[in-house]
Amino acid sequence: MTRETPKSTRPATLEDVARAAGVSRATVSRVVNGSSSVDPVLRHKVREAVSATHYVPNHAARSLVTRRTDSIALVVSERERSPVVRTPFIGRMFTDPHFGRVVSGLMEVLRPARVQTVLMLADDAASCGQVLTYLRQGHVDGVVLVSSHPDDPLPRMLAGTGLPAVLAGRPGRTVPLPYVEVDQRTGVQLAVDHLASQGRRRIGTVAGPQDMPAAQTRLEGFRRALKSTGIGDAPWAEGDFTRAGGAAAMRRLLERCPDLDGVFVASDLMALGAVPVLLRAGRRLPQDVAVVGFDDSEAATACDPALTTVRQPVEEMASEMARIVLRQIEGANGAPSSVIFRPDLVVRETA
Amino acid sequence: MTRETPKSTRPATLEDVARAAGVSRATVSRVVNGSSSVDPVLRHKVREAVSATHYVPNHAARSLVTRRTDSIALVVSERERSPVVRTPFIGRMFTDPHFGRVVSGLMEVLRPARVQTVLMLADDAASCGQVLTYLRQGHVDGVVLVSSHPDDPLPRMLAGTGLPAVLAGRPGRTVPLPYVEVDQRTGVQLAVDHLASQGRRRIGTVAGPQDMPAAQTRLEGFRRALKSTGIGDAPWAEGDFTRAGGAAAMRRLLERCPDLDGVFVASDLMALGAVPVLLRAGRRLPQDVAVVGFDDSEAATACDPALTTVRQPVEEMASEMARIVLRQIEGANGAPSSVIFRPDLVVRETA
DNA sequence: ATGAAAGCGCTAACAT
DNA sequence: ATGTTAGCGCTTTCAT
Repeated sequence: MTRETPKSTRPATLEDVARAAGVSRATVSRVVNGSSSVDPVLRHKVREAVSATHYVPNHAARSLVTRRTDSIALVVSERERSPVVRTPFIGRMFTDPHFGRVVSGLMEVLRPARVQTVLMLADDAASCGQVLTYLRQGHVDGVVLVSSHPDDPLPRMLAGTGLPAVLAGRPGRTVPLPYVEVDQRTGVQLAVDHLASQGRRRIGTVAGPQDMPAAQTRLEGFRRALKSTGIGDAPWAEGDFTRAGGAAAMRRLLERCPDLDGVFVASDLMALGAVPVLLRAGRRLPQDVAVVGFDDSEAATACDPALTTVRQPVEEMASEMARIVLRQIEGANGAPSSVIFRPDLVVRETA
Repeated sequence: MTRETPKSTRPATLEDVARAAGVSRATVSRVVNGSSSVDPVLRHKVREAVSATHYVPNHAARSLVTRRTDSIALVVSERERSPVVRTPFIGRMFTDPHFGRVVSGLMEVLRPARVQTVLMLADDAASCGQVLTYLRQGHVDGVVLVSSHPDDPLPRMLAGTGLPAVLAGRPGRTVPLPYVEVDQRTGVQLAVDHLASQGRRRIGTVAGPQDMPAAQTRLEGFRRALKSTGIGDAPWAEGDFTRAGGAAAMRRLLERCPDLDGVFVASDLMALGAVPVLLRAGRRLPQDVAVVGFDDSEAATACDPALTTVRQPVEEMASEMARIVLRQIEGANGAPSSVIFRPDLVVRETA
């Protein structure tokens, strides 16, 4: 029986392989790292020694000298939770399907590049500091930051580390970091144009929380689009990007403008709350009131009737973020530039 | 102006701090790592030198000698995607809110322990190998494996690495690894008892895909529970744990048993598809047909009427998984044991 | 093409 | 209590 019992408790090192192959550590290293200049015969010997010893390169040792970790951090930054009403569990972002789409798009690019993803959460000053320390310790080669609040200090601090980085969405304050975003204004225009082209004249909007840049831009874009269509009045109510918030805002808006015949809801999730409010108020969709959402998330198809909405290519955007950091890590020349994606209108049943 | 310009391009090392503080590297190391035996005066000096030099310990160097990385891997293992119909983007698991809840529960425990999470996906033989290599390279101290298919080779291979690890759910085949799960049988019993206590006698089930352990156990538990209630016939239809699949299965079940007065749907998401089918078939809920789901996910409250369901404490279970790996990493004695959680019945409107 | 040797930055014996 | 020193496992000049 030629069973090679690799019972050595200690994992094999380069040294072990070198001894087994009768060569120097340097040669083994060259073979392992695919360096060109190695005699085919030796290369073969080394390969055999590697599998015989079950050699696996030690990450820490390699990283110590190469100064590369082959991993990036995905930092999720949320507004500090209320110190009094500490809800157990982190919820929000992670359970948001949108987040899953971001992860998905990121991985799509990162995986082929053999770059791993470290998931980090910053939701208060303490964890913010922890994250920064972690990043500075050289755990990762780059950072993708998803920040959901506009007054977040993290983007700026991140820029301070000098690490390759990219932001999801335009930051609240100007920061010397590239970002990836959808063209909000055009998206809203698409929605309003569609509504107007159907002859809708009393168009309102359920806006997002006005302390978030994206929500601000969408409301502003809505007003501008209405004006360009020759409609002056732009009634609106503010929601909080949740379903319940969308329902509440819709109720207020409807009360204020019972003659509404079109609504732009700034997120599909809010639309999911808004639509039943309209139905219960006796409005037929889309005959009496037409509704257009934003995102083209799962909520859009979950909605009944199915939601007409502005599509945001979330996965593609995330993939682009990955490419941007990767490029910086590879040492691209010049300041990395932001990328703006073009939205589409997806027509379903509500408009 | 006393602006200390830390323009040094090279990050400070222990050596630098030692020199600045006029002590040895060892002393600095002791202070940084909170070792007790350091003179308060020196400690203070060192602290000052640390902040003056902006010193941050290098992770790779530390990890190389301590053999600890202070991070664990969260490995998500999905069934191989069809090689012909390669859908772009990873979808499934990451966009499943359930996954978010797992991450949330994990982080809740990991974060205070200052342990980071590396997110990895294994969805084919190649990525499976990549993941294993990564783990063996010593990138992480432990592993949490979420595997969604029963014939997954990963659990066993993972056990082979000797790394501290824990599984989400009982594995398809026996594996020497601890796992965390909800008591499926009791959960189903809860559901059936509730249905029976309302006088329902024609009870069917929309089961999950029968190649998944959890789905099998639920169907088996359903049959057993019915029998113990004195009901012999247990009509069922198989869904695939998706909404559409739940709807389709419900249609088939209803066709087969038009006199159904109670349904146990093996997941809330499937129930979300099943409920409209019943409503459209003219059944009033819960008067004509009572429905009980499983999970207590968001889908349960999104459902209209709100879904009565069996609660699975996903976050708590994930937290427990984190504790199990952490304990193993700390070098707990004896084989780590699995933990079974007790489910609850959450009564809402459908039953 | 190959090997020898010098570190990468840190911790942990060991010595004082 | 503090310093000295020997590695941890790897890559990478620099000779040969």
